[in-house]
Amino acid sequence: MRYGSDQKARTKLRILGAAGKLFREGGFAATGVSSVMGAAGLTVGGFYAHFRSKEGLLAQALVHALKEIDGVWFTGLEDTTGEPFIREIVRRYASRQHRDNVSGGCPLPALLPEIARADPEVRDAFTTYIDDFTQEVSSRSGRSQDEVLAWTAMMIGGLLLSRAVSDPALSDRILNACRQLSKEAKHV
Amino acid sequence: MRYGSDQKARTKLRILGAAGKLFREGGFAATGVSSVMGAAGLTVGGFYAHFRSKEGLLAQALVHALKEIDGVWFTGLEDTTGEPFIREIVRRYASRQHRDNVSGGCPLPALLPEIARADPEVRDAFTTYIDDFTQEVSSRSGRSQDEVLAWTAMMIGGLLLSRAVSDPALSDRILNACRQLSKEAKHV
DNA sequence: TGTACATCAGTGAACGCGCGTTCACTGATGTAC
DNA sequence: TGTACATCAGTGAACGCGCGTTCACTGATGTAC
Repeated sequence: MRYGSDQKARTKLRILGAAGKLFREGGFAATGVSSVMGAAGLTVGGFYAHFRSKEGLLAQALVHALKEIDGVWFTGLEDTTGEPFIREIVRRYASRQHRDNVSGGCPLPALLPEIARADPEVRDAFTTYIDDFTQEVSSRSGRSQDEVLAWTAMMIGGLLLSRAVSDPALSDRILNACRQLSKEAKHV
Repeated sequence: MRYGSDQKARTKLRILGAAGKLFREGGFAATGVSSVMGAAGLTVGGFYAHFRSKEGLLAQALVHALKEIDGVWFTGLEDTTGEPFIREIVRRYASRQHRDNVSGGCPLPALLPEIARADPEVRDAFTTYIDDFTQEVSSRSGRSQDEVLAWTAMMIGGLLLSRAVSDPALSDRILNACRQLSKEAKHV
């Protein structure tokens, strides 16, 4: 089974996609390697031809998912800057659609505690992403990097709270409150 | 081994304390029942005399940890209200000491994604806590419940980010940014 | 063009291990008389 | 006060199971001549 030059790369992307979804849905620790391979249409034995270990998969699946989701946040905003830019990002992030789309949403609300416990490979990848994201949003919105960091924290925390709460009304209310505060406090 | 009336209750508290610490440190899914019992100085077989299941333990350990940590936030602030009150809560929560004290800190940054995936027993307990906390802080600080929810989201998200990031300077910066924003934006 | 060989992505069974849960048992304590 | 009995919190071995990882193998493809 020796493929054309990029067949293996495409298989790996399928594994990364499946892992990203399953890790977000069920958490990293609770998701088995064989579930991931099964979801990618493969058997478990082939896993180690692509990844050093389960934790190595986490690092790469995280990067993959973050790249994918960045597209979602920034799509259609190529020519938008300043206040409207940040307003739209917040509207997309702290939304009911995003809350209800765990497996296709931002991997951070689903995985941050496990990232915090993971080894340097994973944490470094995440740190690089946060750095890049902060710089990008700061320069395009005109807000300071510190402000972007703090609002990002609110978005992630708000999504987490809204997902964990069992009362749908309170869940909506949390998202609204986050959107609202970031609007009202825009001229700090 | 039949004890005085409250010996069993004290043993249970020991299990809850151990579970709270270990779950925060290692996550719920990655922490075994026998580790918890071992940390409480017991053997695994006795577990089911106290809890219906591992998930039942999560519900009770979460409630236990939240009650304990509430004491920390509010201690010494019995006569403080308004802006100084919320300022002090934020100072305590978004602090380096709290960030570095995972096993003794707020269980939410460590466990929220797993709470979100847990069954209703766990999520209901969490929801009740958030309701109570929001009302308490709102009435004592004079800020609206919506504002309290949004700032709470920022605190939790900020602590999570600061723990996950592998660059210590960036980690401190995130905490600073959260404290700063909640200060500057106080009159919304 | 046709054939023999080398490659290697993916298979599937197996490895030791720790998981959550069950259960027959122990032995310290409280109660009855 | 002393003795026989009942209780039940906690023990420790065992249950079936799925985990992460390894490995001998397969068979489709590319290369050499």
